[in-house]
Amino acid sequence: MAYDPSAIEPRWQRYWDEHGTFRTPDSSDRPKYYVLDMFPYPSGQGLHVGHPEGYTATDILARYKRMRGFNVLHPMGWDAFGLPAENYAVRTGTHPAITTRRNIETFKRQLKMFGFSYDWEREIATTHPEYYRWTQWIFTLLYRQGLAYEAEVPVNWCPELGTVLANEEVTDGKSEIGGHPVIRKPMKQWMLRITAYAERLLADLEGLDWPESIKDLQRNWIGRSEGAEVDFPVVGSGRKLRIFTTRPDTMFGATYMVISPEHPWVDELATAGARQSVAAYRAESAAKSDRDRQTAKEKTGVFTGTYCRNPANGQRIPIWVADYVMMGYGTGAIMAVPGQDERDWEFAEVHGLPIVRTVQPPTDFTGKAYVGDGPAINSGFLDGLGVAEAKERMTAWVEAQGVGERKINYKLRDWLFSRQRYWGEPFPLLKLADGTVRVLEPDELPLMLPQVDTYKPAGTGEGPLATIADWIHTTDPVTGQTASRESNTMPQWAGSCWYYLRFVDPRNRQRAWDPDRERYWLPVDLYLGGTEHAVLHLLYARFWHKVLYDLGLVSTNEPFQCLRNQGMILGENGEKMSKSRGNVVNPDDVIADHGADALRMFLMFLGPLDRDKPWNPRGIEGLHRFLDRVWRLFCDEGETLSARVQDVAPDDASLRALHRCIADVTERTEKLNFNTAISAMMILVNELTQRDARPRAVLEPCVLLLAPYAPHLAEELWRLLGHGESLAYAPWPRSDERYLVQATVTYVVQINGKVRERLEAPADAGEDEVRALALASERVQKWLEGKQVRKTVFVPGKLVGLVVG
RNA sequence: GCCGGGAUGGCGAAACUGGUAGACGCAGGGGACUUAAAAUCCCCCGCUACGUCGUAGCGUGCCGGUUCGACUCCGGCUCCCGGCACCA
Repeated sequence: MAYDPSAIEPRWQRYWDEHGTFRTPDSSDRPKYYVLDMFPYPSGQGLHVGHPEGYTATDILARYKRMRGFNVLHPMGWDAFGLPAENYAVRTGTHPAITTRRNIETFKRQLKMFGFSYDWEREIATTHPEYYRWTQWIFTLLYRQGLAYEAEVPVNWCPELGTVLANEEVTDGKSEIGGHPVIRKPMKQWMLRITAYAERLLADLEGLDWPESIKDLQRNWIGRSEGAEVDFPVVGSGRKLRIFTTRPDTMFGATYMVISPEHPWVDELATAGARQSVAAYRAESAAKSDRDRQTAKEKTGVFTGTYCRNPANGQRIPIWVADYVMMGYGTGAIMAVPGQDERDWEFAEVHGLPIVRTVQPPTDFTGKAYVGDGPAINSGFLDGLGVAEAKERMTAWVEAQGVGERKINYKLRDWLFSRQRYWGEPFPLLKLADGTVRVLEPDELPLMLPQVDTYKPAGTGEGPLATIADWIHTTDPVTGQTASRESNTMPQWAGSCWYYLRFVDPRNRQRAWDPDRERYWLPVDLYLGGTEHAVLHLLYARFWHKVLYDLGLVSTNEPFQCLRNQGMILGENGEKMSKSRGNVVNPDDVIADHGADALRMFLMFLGPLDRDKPWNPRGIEGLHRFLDRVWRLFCDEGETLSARVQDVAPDDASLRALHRCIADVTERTEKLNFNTAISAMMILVNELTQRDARPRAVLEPCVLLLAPYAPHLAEELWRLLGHGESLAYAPWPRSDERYLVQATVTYVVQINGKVRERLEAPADAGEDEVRALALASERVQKWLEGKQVRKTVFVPGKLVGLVVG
């Protein structure tokens, strides 16, 4: 009987389903382990081999942890709201719910073919009303906490398409679809006040077991900077222009001011003579996209005709308008210090403004603006102080004078939470006739998505929901007022912000989750996904989680204790897999040819989990061959076990190989070093293949080691060995120290650092003994001829080094 | 420009805290079995030179340093990938 995955695999998949093998109890004496994949968006393309890489990794860990005695929560669901289904609906008129259901079926069928040990009874979809009901509920919590508000903010408006686009849909100022121009247009939008949590989102990264690079991405995104806000009195008016600076120490060098073209005081500050040029400049920069502004070669700007007084030295300095200052950061106004700021220097050069150095550059400094450390100069009471000290002194002075205060700023902006879309969660609120907003009570949820005739945008910048008058306009049953609903829907991020919580209690109809279950399962012990979600998803989910924590609704401060990234599986040509590149590999085909077990193992064998790796069509054959070899260890021609598999005492060499393998596979699986765990198994199988005797005491642990990696084959072999039950909960083999220690070891002899000889020595030999052996070697003596040994280096079990001269 | 990550045979890769570079696999070569092929099993496989086993030299992107000894540590570069980008 030959190894036939196409027969074995569906049989075991059916077995697991029928026996509920992976159904997870919600309480248990066992320690818990929550291992979670970033759930997928079920696209119409189906899976390519890249998707299951991470899922295989988590599945190996889930299966391994079960065998180690953990109660494992390993669920899967669907992040199913989103644009592709909606765009498809616009083209074809098919309701996104239908497309979504169809895509989910395909994804699920494909995932099942891999034999992943998900508890499918916990499957959820963000688009299901019983799910988004609670997404809406969380929004009402945010609203009541004052963390959701409406504001006029610029959005990506595409006149040609008659719609607003998400940032992802805009490249180089053109729409992704059709390449039409996109402009910024202010519209009323719901915002979430994530900035209120900036400090905690930053500080709490410290305690997380995440890749340092991901933490860095989040730190940079949050962009904390310390400095001061200072008021500069406007000459000839009672007003004070407030600026933010991280370099208060350089204030004596502030030779002019700049305000952003969007600054509310632009009109007012422009004198009669300057009014026209200022207005023209403002119109000009409004027409520029963000991108144009950034790529401009030369810094532009115009003088307002008005002056400020520098509080540090009382000097009168001009106020300019320039678009290198952004309204969205700080106060939208700066003090320009060309001596210590490259941008200000550049601007000062172009517009002939004075430059004063207030930090002494080193003597060999040849550049323009000097941003490094050095003693303060031309700075009155700060002269001679280093940058840090001068900052501190100046900030204290500013506060003492009452002209400003210490201030911390963040790059992080509030989260634009509205989408002009159909296929998303409707906002659970009513805008009442009296101008107030009433968020819906839990028993009024879910606010269902209504049926629409067309999925096309309204053309006014509003989403398709705006066109359904009888849904938009309603009467509030509570207050009796006429009311209107929000025509925007929530972004796709919303549903993925809390799905890990719903998995602990996915069928609860009374509440979003049961507190006891949450306390039992949270936090997630291993969260695995791609780096593309390094910032947005992970930051948004952490934000919601902290709000829930503050409300006492979750018991942990952070949702994901341990995070790891999987790399990408690239096409054969080393490029990203995509339909347009024609290098997509379909797992259905690979499984048909080689089986799911071979594919799982190959995906893991390709290289380290977190690296990008190109697909190699020949490589899969190697893993198929390996599993074939495993099979032949157990079975030859017959329908049953080979006669060579016997209850005999194993020989020493087999036991050594086995225990070495147990130790290696265990350690490497724990560390997620799956590629080297697999090579450890290959070494064992190669060793056993060469032997005639197949002692059961060696083969059984061997099957268990393989089980997390190639579960179908392992189950089948386990059955052939006479076991009546699945091995999913069989105890993981333990390695025995006795078989790991060697009687003799190979020593290398280095002479002046170069390997000149290898020799066997007893494992417990001491330095003198090994050195004597080395010196006795003919080859070593040849290298020592006419020289003296000046020093000996001894590394137990490894090497003797002789330094001669 | 700034912040990450990477570079090791023909290819994917391994090497725990400085101590045998290339485990394991792919591709390639040779042999056994076979009428033959496939499959399987065994052996070889970094480069160069002399060459029979072998011996020596070189070799982990580049240049330099520390060390008896460096893929590993330090300084300076090059190229590739990802992220951010006039954030004051």
